[in-house]
Amino acid sequence: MLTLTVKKTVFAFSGIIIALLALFRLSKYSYATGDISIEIIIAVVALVFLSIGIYLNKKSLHKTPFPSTKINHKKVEKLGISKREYEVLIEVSKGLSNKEIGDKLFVSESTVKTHVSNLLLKLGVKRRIQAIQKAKELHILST
Amino acid sequence: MLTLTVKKTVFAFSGIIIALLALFRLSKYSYATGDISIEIIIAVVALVFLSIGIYLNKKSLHKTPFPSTKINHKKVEKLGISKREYEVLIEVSKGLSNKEIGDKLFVSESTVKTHVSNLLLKLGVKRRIQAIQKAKELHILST
DNA sequence: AGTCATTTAGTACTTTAGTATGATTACCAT
DNA sequence: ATGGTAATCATACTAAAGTACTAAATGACT
Repeated sequence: MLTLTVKKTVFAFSGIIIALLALFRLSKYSYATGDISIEIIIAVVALVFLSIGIYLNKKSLHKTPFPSTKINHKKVEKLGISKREYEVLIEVSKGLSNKEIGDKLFVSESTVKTHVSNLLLKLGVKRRIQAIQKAKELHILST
Repeated sequence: MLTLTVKKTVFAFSGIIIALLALFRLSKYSYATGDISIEIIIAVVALVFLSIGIYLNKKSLHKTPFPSTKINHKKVEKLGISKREYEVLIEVSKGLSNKEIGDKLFVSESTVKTHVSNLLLKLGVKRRIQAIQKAKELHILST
């Protein structure tokens, strides 16, 4: 995956170098014959490489879908969600059962239930699935 | 929001024009004095505008997070998920209870349970939250 | 020292989810 | 017409999930 990206980058840069050389040739010829002014040549170069830049970036961003939304920790506080409750919320969002979360966080299932129940209350929802959705809407969980 | 984007675009283009003019001046002066060759000037222009292109595109893509993923209906068939089961899956992903889904689709809760149970089997998961996650991974549900 | 929030955990209970199985209807395809 | 699949629903059960308390230990803050 990473090697593929490297290969594509190499390929893209090769293309850039070739385009650059072609423009050199064109500019030399045009300037010698006096057909095209130097300003126009530079403008063309500028536009072409502007396009190449946009194209390259679009490709790279499509390959690596960047982190959609940043987690808003302030909103967590504002909702009165404690540190431990937030940890539980993250495990809930992974699809784990209360028992599994308890094992993972080294507490009893009973404790997890308490945390989840508090979370549902603070997020104003009835079920854990809705809690996940609400948390994502509020940007306190990554989508 | 949209007006802000327009303003930024206008601002960016103004910057481009100014940069272009500056490079014109530089090129004329340098060429006249014979300090810098025409190839280097063009190379600098190319690099600068390549950077501008990448920068501009990064900004614009951050503003408009593109359509995530298209739904793969073929994969639904391949998993043996029926039309009705798929409808139920969609409602499950909205965070509805079996009872609520039943009311929405005009069937009994019992029927919904049957569908959900079959879905869990076909998706190879144990809980409905995991079914949602799996379905999103398989691109049979929009993220 | 006393107050407050957090974390932990329990009991007891209700609700929702999920499994297993069987049965009916309907449609469609050979 | 008979076989296959999809959709419907029911019963009966087990397993999670969620609620409503109570309560104890901890640490921070004043």
